[in-house]
This record gives sequence, structure tokens and C-alpha cells, in this order.
Amino acid sequence: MQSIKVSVDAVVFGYDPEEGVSVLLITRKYEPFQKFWALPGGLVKDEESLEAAVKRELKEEAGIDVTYLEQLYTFGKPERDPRNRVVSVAYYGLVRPKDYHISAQTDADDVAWFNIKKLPRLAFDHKNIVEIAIKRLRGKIAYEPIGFELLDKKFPFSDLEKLYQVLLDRDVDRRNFKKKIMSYGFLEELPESIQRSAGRPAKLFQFNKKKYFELQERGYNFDLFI
Amino acid sequence: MQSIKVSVDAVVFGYDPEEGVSVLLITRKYEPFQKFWALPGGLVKDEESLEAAVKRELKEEAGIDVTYLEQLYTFGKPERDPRNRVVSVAYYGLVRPKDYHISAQTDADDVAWFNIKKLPRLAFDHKNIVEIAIKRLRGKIAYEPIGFELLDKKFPFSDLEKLYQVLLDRDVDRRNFKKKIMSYGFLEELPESIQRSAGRPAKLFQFNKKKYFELQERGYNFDLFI
DNA sequence: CCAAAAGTGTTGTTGTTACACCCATGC
DNA sequence: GCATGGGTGTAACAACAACACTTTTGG
Repeated sequence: MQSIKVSVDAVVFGYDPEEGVSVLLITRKYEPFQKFWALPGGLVKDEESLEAAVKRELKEEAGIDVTYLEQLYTFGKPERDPRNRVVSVAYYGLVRPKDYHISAQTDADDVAWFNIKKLPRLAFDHKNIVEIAIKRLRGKIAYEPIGFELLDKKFPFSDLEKLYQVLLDRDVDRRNFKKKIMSYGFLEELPESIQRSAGRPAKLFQFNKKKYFELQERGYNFDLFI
Repeated sequence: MQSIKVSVDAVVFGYDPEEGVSVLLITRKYEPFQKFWALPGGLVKDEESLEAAVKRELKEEAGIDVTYLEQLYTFGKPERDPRNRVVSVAYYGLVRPKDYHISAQTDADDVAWFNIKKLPRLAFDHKNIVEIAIKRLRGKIAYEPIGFELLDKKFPFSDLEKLYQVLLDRDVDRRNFKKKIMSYGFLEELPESIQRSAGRPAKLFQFNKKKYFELQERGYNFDLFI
């Protein structure tokens, strides 16, 4: 008779042009790894789908609703949970941190965003899971447009540029990058401008949802190798 | 108390220049879906890793040892098994069918290769799983060298060409394809030739394992968009 | 008038595609 | 000598990378 438990874990990425890319973490209320930072997640209920389980846990533990979630990988080494065998299906999601007020709920003591370059020690094999999610996110932006989920509705072009620079961890030529992005036609220039600090005010842009999702569907045909 | 079972399923692809790409299937010995064709797989044991479980099931049901396996996706809809809740972690693998003698073992009545264009009705949601695996395989060959696992040790260049044509499901320009593949340097030309039917004898090639795996490691840097 | 950030084109280089004829063999 | 499959190069075109100065604003 099998006695393996099934859980889900979520790696939710947020992006802020000032802060860079961060991950949502909670502190564990109970043993094992009590008070350690960990990914939101928990056991799947008998009647709910895996995706429903992730969404429920995110709501229960961090108080947020994440709409964009994708399955990442399933972690199933027998020794990954010290108590008993737990197979965990990990998901990753993208959100704009500003859109949410995160707050510790019943199942967690604390909730916070951590920059992916300054992660604390994590419970279980969660460090490994986060690393794999970052790798996936980096890979993904090379062949699919990402940004819709991570940027404000209206944003200056430099925000998108910074997002790619942070995720790819290297410089990107401003002129070539803009040329390429604009050639796909999923970005619209607005008549408005903003100025967020010194310097010339920046025109605002927004995604053309229809074209954006059309391109996202096509997947690997989209060739955004920067 | 959670009562979800964890299983694994394997989509093993084989390739033969004459036959094209095929998938390994078994017939189920027991209910539900008794006598239906299905993917090899079964429940994970409490102490074994997911990958060990797939390998064990492939041995038990089809009598083969598959070395190259990758996790595909985890299927967890509550209704996918009519008896009880089963979350299944699917893997896919690549082999040279000729290297193996497949044979029905204790847990299966029959084992056979099926061309991916002529699949029978499958048990559970296995049709869906196979479709997703084919999509993944197609995507993968666009950015990683594949062939080592699917072709003979020594093969004429046209075998590789046919493999790509079958997987991509379209014509590939022979001259351009050869130019591109050879430019990566993971293929070595041998002094030998073979002649398999009418026509001029073909020079044999083999993979330079070292360079091949170096390129495979790099993953998406490898740009084999044909 | 200086500092800060935004905006904008051209050119050389590289990679991609399209395309057709000759070669070696068996029958 | 003909049918079969193998082998090979070039030229036009498209995509990519490198590169620096001007504009608009606030202080």
C-alpha cells in the first residue's frame, strides 16, 4: 500500500524596475523547518486539481490571487521531506508586486518579497526549486514575450529594457532591443509621457493584448534571442 | 487525510529510417481499460525515486532498459483515473528500437511499437500525454541536437536528415541542413561507406560524444532552427 | 548651463535561403 | 545505359551587432 503524499509549491516572481526580480516567500509556522523561509505550498486535497491547490495555498498563505501560473517540474526524491515521502509539483507564476497587498494568513507567520540575488536559507529543497524556476524564466524570455504579467499596464520603454537586462543579467543595446521588440507589433506607443526622476520624460507604452497572446500561443516560433 | 496515489508513465520514442517515429505501448492486463493499449507505467513505491519507478516499470512491463529519460509533465486532474485519484508524473525517452528486444512481461499482455501517425485508442488520458510528448520532442530538436539516442552508432547522413524531416513534418534542404549540422562539429565523417539499396554508397558518420554532450548542456544557446 | 535619462539610423558582418547538376553503384 | 540515392557550391537576401550624438527636462 502506497503512502506517498502529493503537494504543490509555488515560485511567484515579481518585478519592480527599482528592485529587480523577486520571489514571494513565507515563514513556516510548524515543524519541520519551523520559522524557516519557504515557498508557499502544501498538500493537495483529494478532490481539487493541482492548479486549484496552488491557487488555494497562495491565497491561504500569502493572501494573493495569481492568475498566470505554469507547471515547472515535479520533485520526488524520497528524502526531500524528513517526515514522510512527499512528491511536490512545483508551479511558477509572474505578478506585478504593486498590484497585491501580501499579508501573512492563517498558515504562515510572515510573507515577503526577496530579491533573487539575496535569498535567505530555505526549507526543504526549495532553494533548488527556486534555482530551476529562475533558469526556466530566463529561458522563456528568449523565445516568448514576457512582460505583460510583470510590468504596469502603462510603462516607459526603459522598464521593459531593464526587465530584460535583469533577467538576462547583461547589457542589452537600447536601439537594437527597441527595434526588435517594436517589429513584433505587440507594443503600442501612447500619447502620454511620464517623468520619474531627472531627465527627459518618457513616452508610455502598453501591450496590445491580442497580438501579445497570439505570439505567445505560437511559442517557439517567436524568436527573441537578444 | 489525503488519499492520492502517485504513478509514473513513460512515452518511449523509437526511430527507424524506414518506419519513422514510433511509441512503445503495452496492453493492460487488468481493469480498468483491460486489453486497451496504454503507456507503460504504474504506481511509485514508497522508497524509490520517480525516475527509478519509470525504469522499473519499463523493465517489468516491456522488458527494456531505457537510459535517456526526461520528465515531461505531471498530470493531476481528479477525474483522470475512474477508480481513485492518481497523479501521474510522465517521462519521455528516446531509444533505437533495434537495440532492444521488447517482450511482454508479467504486468502486460502485449508490447509493441506504434507509429506516431497510427496510434490505437489509448487508456486513461494517455492520448493526451503522447500528444504533449510529441510536441515536446518537436520543440526540442529545434534547439538541441537530437539523434544520438535515436540513430545507430554509425549512420549515413540521410538517416539524420530523414529523422528531422519526420519530426518536423516537412522538407529540409539537404545542402543547407548538412552545412548547418557539420558547422557545429559534433559529427565525424568515417572512412567507411554503406549501401542499403540502389544508388551510390553513403559515407558513414558518427557523433563525437564529447562535443555532442557539451552542446546539449548549453541547451538553448544551441540554435538549430532549421 | 549642467546633469540625467530618452530618443533615434546607418553600416558592416553574419547567417539563411533558394536553387541544380554530377557521381557511384546495381541491375 | 538507366534508375537510384549520394554528394556538393554560390549568390541574393535578411537578420544582427556595433556604434554616438541630439533632445527634453529639472535643478
